[in-house]
Amino acid sequence: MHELSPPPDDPKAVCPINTLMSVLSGPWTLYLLWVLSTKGPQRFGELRRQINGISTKVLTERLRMLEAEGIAYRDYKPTIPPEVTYGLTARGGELMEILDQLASLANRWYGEAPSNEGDRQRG
Amino acid sequence: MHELSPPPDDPKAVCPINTLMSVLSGPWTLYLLWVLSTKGPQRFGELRRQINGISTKVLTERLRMLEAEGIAYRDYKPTIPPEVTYGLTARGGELMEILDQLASLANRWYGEAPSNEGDRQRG
DNA sequence: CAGGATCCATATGGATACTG
DNA sequence: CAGTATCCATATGGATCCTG
Repeated sequence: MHELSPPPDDPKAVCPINTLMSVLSGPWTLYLLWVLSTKGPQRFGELRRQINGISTKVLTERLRMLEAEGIAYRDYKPTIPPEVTYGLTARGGELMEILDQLASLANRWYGEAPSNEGDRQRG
Repeated sequence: MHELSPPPDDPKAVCPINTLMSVLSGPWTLYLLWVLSTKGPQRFGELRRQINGISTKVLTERLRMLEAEGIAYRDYKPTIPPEVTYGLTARGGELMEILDQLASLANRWYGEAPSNEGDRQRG
């Protein structure tokens, strides 16, 4: 039985999987999740450097969204300068398991399978 | 081992899972997949009626995209009037299995679990 | 360091009208 | 019937500048 329920009233209305998908949809989000997942918890600046090309605006938006969904956590230490660390929550871990399946599927479909190679020299 | 590989050169460059996600991202796409998956192959007009509110433009775009990815097929019969039927391919089936997991996760997270109820009266 | 505020370019969806 | 073509409103990302 499929669990992709149709919208109650408004076709685009709040539907669990739509909510989840819209969180994952935007540019950078998957890459951000991948970084958090494989490289572990990191500070804002580190994330920005690893995700080369992302703007602080979008990085902040994505992190806030992931935090709001309980996928990532935010650890704020009000030192000077402040130290803010982000990482995946248990939910984030659950999600990554499924995303890995999706990635695995995508790799099979599209041929490229860097699964056991990690990142390239260019990364 | 996670399979969400980082982009080779351009951070937003072609990456299997990004490609796949961008296909699923837009409005209506998941709902369209859900309809095709649960209600079976259907003609263009039927789809439009079931997905209440979608424009022909977007419906066409989505179907073309799914077709291009091998997720859906298009069966065109040049009768008058023409009869075009869309349905999920084997790939589409594979994809739905994973999306179901995602939906199941989303339902657990967000509480709503219409999994054994199917659609509502409004659907 | 970790963002918030602002301005702008662009992509994309919605609505409508038209056609083989 | 199954689209295509067009115009428009809006959302969203990118770049830049500023600050506790």
